[in-house]
Amino acid sequence: MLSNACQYAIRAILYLGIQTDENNKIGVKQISEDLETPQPFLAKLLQQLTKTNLVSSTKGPNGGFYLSEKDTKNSVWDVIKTIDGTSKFDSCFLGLSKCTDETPCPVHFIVSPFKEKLLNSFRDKTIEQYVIEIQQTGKIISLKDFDILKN
Amino acid sequence: MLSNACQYAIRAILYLGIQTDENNKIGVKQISEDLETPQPFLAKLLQQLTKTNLVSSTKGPNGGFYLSEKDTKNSVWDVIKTIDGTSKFDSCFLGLSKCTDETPCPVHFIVSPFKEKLLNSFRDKTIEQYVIEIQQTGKIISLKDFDILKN
DNA sequence: CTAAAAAAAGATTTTTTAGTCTTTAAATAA
DNA sequence: TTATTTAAAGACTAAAAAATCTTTTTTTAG
Ligand code: FES
Ligand code: FES
Repeated sequence: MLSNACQYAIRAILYLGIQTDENNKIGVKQISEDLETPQPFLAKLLQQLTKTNLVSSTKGPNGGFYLSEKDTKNSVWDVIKTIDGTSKFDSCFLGLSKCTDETPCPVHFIVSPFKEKLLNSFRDKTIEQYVIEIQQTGKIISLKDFDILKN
Repeated sequence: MLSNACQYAIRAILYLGIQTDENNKIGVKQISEDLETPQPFLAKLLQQLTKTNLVSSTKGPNGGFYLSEKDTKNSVWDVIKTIDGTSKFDSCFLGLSKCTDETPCPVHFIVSPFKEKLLNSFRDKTIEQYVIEIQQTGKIISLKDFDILKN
């Protein structure tokens, strides 16, 4: 459904929400190890997210990536928009040119409510809220049994 | 969500359900024109669907592709399984290795119910049922305003 | 029996997505 | 001030998906 790039990006931003703030930055090397994503590829993605102000970064010793207070107010939807664009959520499941209730394809009324609700969920919930939920319920963000609640 | 290949395949099988039977076969050229899909690519897909017994075909003059009575009893899910495989419906939205209620990623409980219900819809409805619904409600199967209820 | 029509098979090309590598710029600690 | 650390930038390569082209086989109408 989402591209690899977008999946990595979402996991990374949630990771940053959990692990970092202005005084606790983490380098791309560690992030990609913890999340088990290809390092240079993730670096590109983080650069992109930095350029669109979804994550923050500083260079040099003790530098790295982090989420500022403000950054945590963004949504997963913001990440999806930046990396994959909106098309997957507003285009027809069967690839037809228009996806509206007036020009429904044979699966439109099956698929459409899902897309709608999914989009709302991703748009209305902040990274901060996700982070709280992850910390309280111990949800998983990495491929291996990386316990998000360690340290 | 689905690959181009799979979208074309689903549209094609519904088209065949509407337009063809044992005595009314249609060649790939016409099908691809009506559905506005790349011709040789669609040909490949129809071959694949023929090999897995989801559509029928005969060679030679007046030959072409068609759905037999039996073929219409298959489901859209059968097509998806053949062309794209099941992974999109049973793997994690964030690309983690396991997608279960016991090992949920941060979006699992948002996404999972959708996938489940969507899968059921595609699995429990036959091509035949889709065709009836399309004919009754005039749903769209092509990019342009190809009126499925013509002829 | 032959020519034409159509699918089948499979090799090839193009485009997109994924991923890597190398160089440059900034920050900071010593 | 200088060496080191880290992100930024951009060129590059690899793999997968999408699409095309070419040849072969089957069918059947004449
Ligand atoms: S028209 Fe196909 S999903 Fe809406
Ligand atoms: S674990 Fe991620 S969607 Fe189920």
